[in-house]
Amino acid sequence: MALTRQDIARSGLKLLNEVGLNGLTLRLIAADLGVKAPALYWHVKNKQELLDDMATQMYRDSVADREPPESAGEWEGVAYRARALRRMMLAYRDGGKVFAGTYLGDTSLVGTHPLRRSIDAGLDEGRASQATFTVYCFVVGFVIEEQAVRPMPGEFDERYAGAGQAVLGDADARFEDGLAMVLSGARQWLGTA
Amino acid sequence: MALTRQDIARSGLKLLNEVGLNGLTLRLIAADLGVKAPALYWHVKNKQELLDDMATQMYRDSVADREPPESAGEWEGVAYRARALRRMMLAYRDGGKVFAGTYLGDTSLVGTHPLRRSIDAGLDEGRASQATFTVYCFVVGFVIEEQAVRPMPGEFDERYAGAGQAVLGDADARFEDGLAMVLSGARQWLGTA
DNA sequence: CCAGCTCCTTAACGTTGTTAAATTGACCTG
DNA sequence: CAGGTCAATTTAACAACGTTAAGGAGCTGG
Repeated sequence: MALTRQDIARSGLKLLNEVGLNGLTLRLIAADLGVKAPALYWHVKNKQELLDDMATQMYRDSVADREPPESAGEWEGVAYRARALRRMMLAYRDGGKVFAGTYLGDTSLVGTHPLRRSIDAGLDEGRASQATFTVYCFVVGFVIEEQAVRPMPGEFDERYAGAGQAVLGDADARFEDGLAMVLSGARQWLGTA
Repeated sequence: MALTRQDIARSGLKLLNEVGLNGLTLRLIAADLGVKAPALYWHVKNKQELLDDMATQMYRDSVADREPPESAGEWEGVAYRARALRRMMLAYRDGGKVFAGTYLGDTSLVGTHPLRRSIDAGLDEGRASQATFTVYCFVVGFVIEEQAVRPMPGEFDERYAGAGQAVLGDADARFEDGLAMVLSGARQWLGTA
């Protein structure tokens, strides 16, 4: 059976955890798929496009995990999605760097706006988007920094040994605190139009 | 006169603007310094260390620009530094990606805590650091996303042509709004210990 | 049976990060 | 002033990388 772009992206994501972003080569992915490297160029324009596909795939795979429970309020939903976004990136070595700033191919994946109900009730959509985008920026920045210190759960970049508690302390707790700050700030900002 | 690590880092930063992170090679930097590529290995362990040096140098060069005016209050100072951090990264193509998550060699560059006065007056230092770290994460995440869309002032990645206003609108204004949210959230979080 | 298309291989190219070994030049010592 | 030491660089080379060109296998439809 012929290869698909999704096969390639998934193989790339699998290998990412084994060899890291620097060690990820087209030859390695091809070998994993039982194929020679130039075969990939039939499906993909170049390596950058493959990395974009990986980011898209990573996002697609986490779509179920990202959906907040029906019962949750809108802002609980935003927090829920932020945590899911972090989990998604943490699931892969260098996941933050791969996902951050790469173009998301399938825009239909974005789904409905987390603050849809409020928007329908009169909240300015542009402002609502700015608020959620701010949350998104925090999550991305946090995870990139998190993975610089701990590339994978259990590993540790020794150069950060002398760093402060604000970078070495329990990451989950620190994320929750930061998220709480950003959410309350965003909420307040949307209130004071 | 013999080369120094700073010479190499500065040359790397200069060339970064001309060729971008992907085009930045050791041979190019060496040529710019009037030297052959292996000479760099006398001063630097490998390319990653060079990139870390570049991030450190970038930070060092912006230290003057980062200092808030005497008259500013503490939180104005935090905002001031956040803007300076963004300017610093925007000054270089791919500046966000270079700076984010690279190890800062010279830790003496960090300077005194922006909330020093409040800490001396009784504010918990750990919490204060968490608050400023959250601001830092937002800035890094924002700039990475910003540079993905606009690699350099005036340029534009056409793939984002269909994106919403929350990613295409005036970046300075959007940054100010996001920063306002994060700052007010952080401030409030520090209040409600 | 052949034409055409899809998907992959073989072969090769220039470039990259990196290493080993030889070479230069400056400075100190006897 | 000869000789040695050490820092800084060169020359030469390597394996590996992303990428391209050309060709071949295996379907499919006429």
